[in-house]
Amino acid sequence: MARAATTSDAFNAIAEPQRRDILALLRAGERPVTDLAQELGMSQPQASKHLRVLREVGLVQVRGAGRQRLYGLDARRLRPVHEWVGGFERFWNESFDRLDSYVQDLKQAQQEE
Amino acid sequence: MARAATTSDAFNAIAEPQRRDILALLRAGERPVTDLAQELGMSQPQASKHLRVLREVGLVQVRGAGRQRLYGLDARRLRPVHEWVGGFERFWNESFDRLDSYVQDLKQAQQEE
DNA sequence: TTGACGTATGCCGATATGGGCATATGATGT
DNA sequence: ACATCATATGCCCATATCGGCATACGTCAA
Repeated sequence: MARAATTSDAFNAIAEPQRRDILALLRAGERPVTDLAQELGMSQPQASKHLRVLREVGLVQVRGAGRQRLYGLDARRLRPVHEWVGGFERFWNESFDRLDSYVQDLKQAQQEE
Repeated sequence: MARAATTSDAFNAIAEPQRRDILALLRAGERPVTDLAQELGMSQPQASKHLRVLREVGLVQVRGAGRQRLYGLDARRLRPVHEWVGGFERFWNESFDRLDSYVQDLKQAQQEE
């Protein structure tokens, strides 16, 4: 069944590096498509496609301005992501000396074989 | 060129819901494959495959324990993810009244046409 | 209207994905 | 050596992905 549609949730949307770049750029403010494409070194169609995904998951809002379409950040859907990942915070802070030393032991054991 | 290999980074690894479930379960401690598979209602091969991905991106560590293989969480690679997403925090807190009201205006404008 | 600009879409190709299934591999106990 | 339990792999399928390219669409100016 292949991967869940990229368009389904924020986790999938930000799995793509170029889309992360777009979002990062948009923190500076709204931008037209061509602008983004150029700045990120991608073709205009590619930019449009990525923006479409971002729009569909609600990470971005569009606004028509003359012949241009200004895309703006809508980060609200990133909050659940942040919270989910944050649920692991204590695991990368606390108690990884244990894991680390365990991994070290493992490596040593392997070398000694 | 299709999507960047799922195996390439944590962002891709956690884009898959089942893998997120696995990681969440592992917060409770190490677990053998079959255990995880059963608890999450997936086949053993599927569990093994997801675990492989997680292992390859370094989100999980394995340890042989008799005939079993105990998988344990290694959340360190989630930290960069958390930080990247955290970079948008002010955008989902501050200044979204603006966006909200803007969106409202938009909808109204469309209805009135 | 016509043309120019900005953007979205459709189609194609190459590749990656996740799931099912059968089976190979590994370790254990007899 | 052998049967058994626990996992990992390989193969196949259906589908989704991203990229390139051509082109349709929408808006504005002359």
